[in-house]
Amino acid sequence: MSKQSLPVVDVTGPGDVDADECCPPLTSEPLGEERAVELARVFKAMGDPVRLRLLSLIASNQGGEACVCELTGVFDLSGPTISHHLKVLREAGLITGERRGTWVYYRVVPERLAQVSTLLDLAPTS
Amino acid sequence: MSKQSLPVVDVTGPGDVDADECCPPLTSEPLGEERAVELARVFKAMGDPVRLRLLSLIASNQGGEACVCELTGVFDLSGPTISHHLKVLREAGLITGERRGTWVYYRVVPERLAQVSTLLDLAPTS
DNA sequence: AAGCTGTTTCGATGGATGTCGATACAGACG
DNA sequence: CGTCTGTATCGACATCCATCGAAACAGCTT
Repeated sequence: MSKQSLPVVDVTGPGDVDADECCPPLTSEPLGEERAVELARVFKAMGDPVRLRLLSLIASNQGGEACVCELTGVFDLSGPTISHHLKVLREAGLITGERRGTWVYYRVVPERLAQVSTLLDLAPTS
Repeated sequence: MSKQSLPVVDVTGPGDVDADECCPPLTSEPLGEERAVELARVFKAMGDPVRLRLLSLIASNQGGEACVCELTGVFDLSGPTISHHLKVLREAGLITGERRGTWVYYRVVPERLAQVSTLLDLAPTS
């Protein structure tokens, strides 16, 4: 622990899913097949208790980011399993990770969360 | 097609998941294990392209409801498969179905959608 | 360089899931 | 009552997925 500014390397893959796409609410019009496939990947990523908790741990943590080392201890799961879940969240575009020195930090992608939230918005006063 | 008012029978099961539960945003505090399991079931239900499209077809349809007979034709899938997907959505508390005479109509549960949307809300100005 | 810690990748495996055809159930209509 | 249509359940099967241990990779420290 002597260095002050550590090299920052983006460890995030290409991010299989784009985060900035138009996303009208479900109530406005039927979802096209292609978009349904993309969105389903995001929901599927959130469709696991461990991943949901990981997401909330990262989102609610101080500074909006969390080190992997802070996450592994919370669960009764092996390191590789946690890493796998983080990868799924990453590939869904829900989080990004960067390595700072020894540790890897993850943070949520607000645009992605907002996109999904918008999708679920209901008609003004149904 | 001679009857005017048909008997209305709720065909919806117990609805394994309650819809009216407190649901602070992911960013506010870490999700407990139990609640994560419940919420994961909802996201998992939405984590399939066919189910997402079914949800949007129902939500965006005239009157906020759709007959199963209107849904089966949209997909290149067998009747039992569509029925299965509707059951998953139902058990996740996302839709309810009722039989009116010969046909079964499904409609979305707005509270459930709102609950999930709230969960994804971000801090005021992160 | 050698060793140590944190993180990811790789293969394997048991269990969950999407799909189907066959069958059963519900209501309408002769 | 029998039959027809719409919908749900059942059983089977192929595929996907969560999990693990082992091994590889990254970077620090001596």
